[in-house]
Amino acid sequence: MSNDAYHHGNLRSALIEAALRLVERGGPPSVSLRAVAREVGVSQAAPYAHFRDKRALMSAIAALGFKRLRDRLREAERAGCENLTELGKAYLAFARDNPGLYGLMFGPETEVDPADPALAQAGREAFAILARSSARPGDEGPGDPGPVAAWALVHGLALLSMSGRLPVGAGEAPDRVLKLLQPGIDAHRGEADAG
Amino acid sequence: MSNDAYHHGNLRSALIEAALRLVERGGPPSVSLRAVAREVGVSQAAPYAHFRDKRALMSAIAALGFKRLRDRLREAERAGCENLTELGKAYLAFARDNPGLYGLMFGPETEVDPADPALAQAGREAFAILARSSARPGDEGPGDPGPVAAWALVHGLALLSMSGRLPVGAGEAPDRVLKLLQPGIDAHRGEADAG
DNA sequence: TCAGCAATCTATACACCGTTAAGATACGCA
DNA sequence: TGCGTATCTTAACGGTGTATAGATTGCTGA
Repeated sequence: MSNDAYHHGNLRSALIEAALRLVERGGPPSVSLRAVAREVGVSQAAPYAHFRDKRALMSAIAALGFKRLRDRLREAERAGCENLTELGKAYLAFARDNPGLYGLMFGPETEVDPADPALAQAGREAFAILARSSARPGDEGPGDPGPVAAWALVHGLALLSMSGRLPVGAGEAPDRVLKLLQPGIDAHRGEADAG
Repeated sequence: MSNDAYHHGNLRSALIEAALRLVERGGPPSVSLRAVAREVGVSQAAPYAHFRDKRALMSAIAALGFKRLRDRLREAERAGCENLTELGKAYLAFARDNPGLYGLMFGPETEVDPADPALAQAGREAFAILARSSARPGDEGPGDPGPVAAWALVHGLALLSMSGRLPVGAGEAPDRVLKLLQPGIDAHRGEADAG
């Protein structure tokens, strides 16, 4: 094991960690491939031995973000959170605690490659947990509007509150907002037998 | 009036139009100050006589986008759309028809300055219309969760469907998703007298 | 009418970015 | 031990936002 100039040893994960650190403070626009390389103490072209693109690196840390979100939702589930209102609070807490990372996870295709397998898989897993809280039992199909509504509401709430575009004071009571979707979800689940 | 090299005559609006054209196809990342200047046939530093920043130009076209959204919602309102489900469809239609512009309107602070007066004002006006469809009568305060829920749902739905992160087929029936919020809104409005 | 001022626009330069190509280095396996 | 290959460095290209200095023009007031 040599920590000298050549053969860093674990550059790939070091780059991911550094990129995570940079995106944490300053958000996606503050993370440049050169800055990441500089942070690790390596030349500007070194990352290209481990990532085809800047997008590939960004997709990697976005996938990591989705895994963290999934774990957070799992914890909440294990702690007793079942309905959308409670799980949604956990979701919003994650977005509040990791605004830069969250912004990257749902960033445009120029920053992140939605077709990246690891990223897509991690995203699906996180979505699945949220979906359970609002899906019509027995209907797990993509046509079920419950999970989509839940995710859209929670995602929109996260983005709006993060960008400060919400009326003052509105961000302080997200549960009151989340609860407004609950009756619709409940009625929707009740249709299971009739439909 | 001379259209020769100097004194374009109406550079400011020409720049805005060109930037709008660029953001329309290709989205925010495809609009560079130099490309805009090139499109208008002017030097790369010319825009700085009319906009302090790139952000100032971006904020100007974002404000224009909010005005268009407001007009679209007003039209829908005049055409009889009253409840959230119907107005939400008009909102989603705007996002679908102007994906690049919509992405800029809610872009991060590095692309757009949320404190820009014209932008903030235009945003408020658009929000106000959507809010009417879900506000508790008499309670127009910022603490009313109805309008926030409506906007968040509709905004999240727009972003998720645009980024292709929605389960297949889910984007084809946005009204089914919007309708899930309706019972909560109705119950919420019913509380007006009791609360 | 004309001098001068302010607004507008050009030319140039700087630092940064993503990406590529060519070459140096070191590890792992024959 | 020698060689192939993965890894990393150096250098370069074209692109970006932005600052500065200077050229050009229209407007204003005498």
